[in-house]
Amino acid sequence: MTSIDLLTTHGIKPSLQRIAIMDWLREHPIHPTVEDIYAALSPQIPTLSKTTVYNTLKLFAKEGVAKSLNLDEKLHFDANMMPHAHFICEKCGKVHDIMILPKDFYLFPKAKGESGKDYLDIKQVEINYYGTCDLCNKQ
Amino acid sequence: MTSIDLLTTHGIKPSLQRIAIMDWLREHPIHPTVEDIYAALSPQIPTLSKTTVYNTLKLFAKEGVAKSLNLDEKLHFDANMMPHAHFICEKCGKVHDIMILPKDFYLFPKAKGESGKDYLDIKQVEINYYGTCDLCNKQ
DNA sequence: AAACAGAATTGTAACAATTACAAATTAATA
DNA sequence: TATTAATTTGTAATTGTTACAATTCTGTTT
Repeated sequence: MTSIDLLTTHGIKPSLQRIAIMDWLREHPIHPTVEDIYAALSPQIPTLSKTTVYNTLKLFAKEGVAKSLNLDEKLHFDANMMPHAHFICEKCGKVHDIMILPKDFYLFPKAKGESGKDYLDIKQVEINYYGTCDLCNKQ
Repeated sequence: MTSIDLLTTHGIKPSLQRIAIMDWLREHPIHPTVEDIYAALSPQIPTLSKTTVYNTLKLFAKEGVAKSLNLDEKLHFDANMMPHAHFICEKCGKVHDIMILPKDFYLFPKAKGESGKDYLDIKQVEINYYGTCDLCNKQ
């Protein structure tokens, strides 16, 4: 599916900037920061503003075409909307995707708070593993 | 166990400030931010510096007596070191503890990356549920 | 008790990420 | 074409965090 279609079907008007950001995000599933995206696209779109990148990604997250991740005190973005976890290497900072079976991922039934009541409308699950990646381990 | 003992057994010299911060953190398991802790303690310890709060909590995290959580673009802290997940209410911002069975929490064996290789030394797991809490739902 | 060394704390300044906002540009509509 | 609405832009303000030097505190030695 093209990024234009993806945006359109989610009610997002596909402007030049929005298409470029979504394209790049899908072609680079490396969980980039706003800085990464801005640095990558600003040569091609010289007028691009960082505010636009922020606005666009916030819009994407709201409309459910991207997810924002709170890692290492920065926002990272991910266009992969399939349920999956993340592994963050504490040495190099890279974020890797981790496959998790949906049944394991959605452990909703056990989600009871201290009051003993369920929190019924869980909308998102975030699973992060922290450690050192293979590459950093070998060094 | 007193906070003094807790700190001492983890090799942390129990200064006035450190004891006060650990005490408050344990008495207020609300996943406070640095700001919260500083605001709560600075009346009692008027000379308290925000830098001390940052230093202390970083030390606590390093020595394993507290955990730092990356939520809503701020650092939150938790002295509860038992494995548990968090539920973050997107309306009121409160963070609730969620009990999860250790066997469900530590899904390590399935942690394979896109290269197909295991990331062997996972040191921490973070599970966050996002949604709306009971109280906010009723309003 | 005085002098000293090391650790902890403090306050300020720097830094980085994000947001607010008004102006300018672009797109859509009449 | 004129008008309105939506989007983008650039700058400034804000917020959370860190760096760092100066000060204070603690414990030890004389």
